Amino acid sequence: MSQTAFFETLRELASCYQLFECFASHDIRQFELTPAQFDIIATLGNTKGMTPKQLCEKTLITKGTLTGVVDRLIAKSLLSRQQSQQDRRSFIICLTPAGQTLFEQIFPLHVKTLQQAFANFSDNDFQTINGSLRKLSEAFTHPDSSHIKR
Amino acid sequence: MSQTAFFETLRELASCYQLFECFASHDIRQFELTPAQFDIIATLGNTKGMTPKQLCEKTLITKGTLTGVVDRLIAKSLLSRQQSQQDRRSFIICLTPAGQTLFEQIFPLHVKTLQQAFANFSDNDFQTINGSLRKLSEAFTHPDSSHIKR
DNA sequence: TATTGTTATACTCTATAACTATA
DNA sequence: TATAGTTATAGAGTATAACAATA
Repeated sequence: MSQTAFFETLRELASCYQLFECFASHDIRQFELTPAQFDIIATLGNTKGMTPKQLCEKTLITKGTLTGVVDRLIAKSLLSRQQSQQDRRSFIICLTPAGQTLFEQIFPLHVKTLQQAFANFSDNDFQTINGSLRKLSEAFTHPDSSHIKR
Repeated sequence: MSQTAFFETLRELASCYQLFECFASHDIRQFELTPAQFDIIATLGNTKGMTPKQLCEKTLITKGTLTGVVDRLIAKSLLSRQQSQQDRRSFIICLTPAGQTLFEQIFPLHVKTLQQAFANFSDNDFQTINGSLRKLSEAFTHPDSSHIKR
């Protein structure tokens, strides 16, 4: 391959992701949530709650940061924090009824926006794109780079 | 198409980008730069300097924020800020010799890391992936969504 | 009047480490 | 000893608006 063909690809990836963020943030901002906060709400939607540890793993927010993000959502009465019965060191974070209501408002809106955006994509398109993204992801998780910490 | 095929694609995109960020941040951190700071250094590399306005456009950092990021890089003696001759409201931000040296150190390292990651990609792979990313980017810049501000 | 860039403010996220309580 | 989570701290990015200087 040409030695630096990946530059173009990386530019496309960064650009694509930034476009997506801009696109998605429109819905999120309407509900006065930051991206990190939306991430938590969306992750907790349709679940019975999770521990902070599980939330950290799903969202890639580090544990020290998570406490603050969750605190702000609790202050908005969107989440609750209950002590776990199984492990008394731990907690279960879950959506309050208000949080559930918000999730149910924001999520279908988000889906609708996305459905419009992808209206003329075929199943085949999605398959090709998913294949590309997985191939690209592999490059960043190649054994040679496994020493890199997250 | 199935109504929510895009979920999988969006998950892949987000995951791919996060993997890339983790992967790339390893090089960046070694030089005590934040992602935003690296973005500025890399953008200014191989140029004769830019105005803050141009930097904002290239990096998607908003103007109020840019001043702070540039200030911190000037404090590290990596950038300089000179008044523009053409437009006396404006400035030219460019790499200092130290900034240039850093760019020349960090950039080839970064390239080398990436070359290893993409070692077994063919030109054909890149073409397919670029096509996928462009197609995906289109969805986020579709006329229907052009009201969305950046 | 519009544009360029800075300044000011308040908030949020990030990284890191120390700490408490429990396992 | 190890793990789960919080707390503390310092730094950095974000959004927004007001502002001065220049076009």
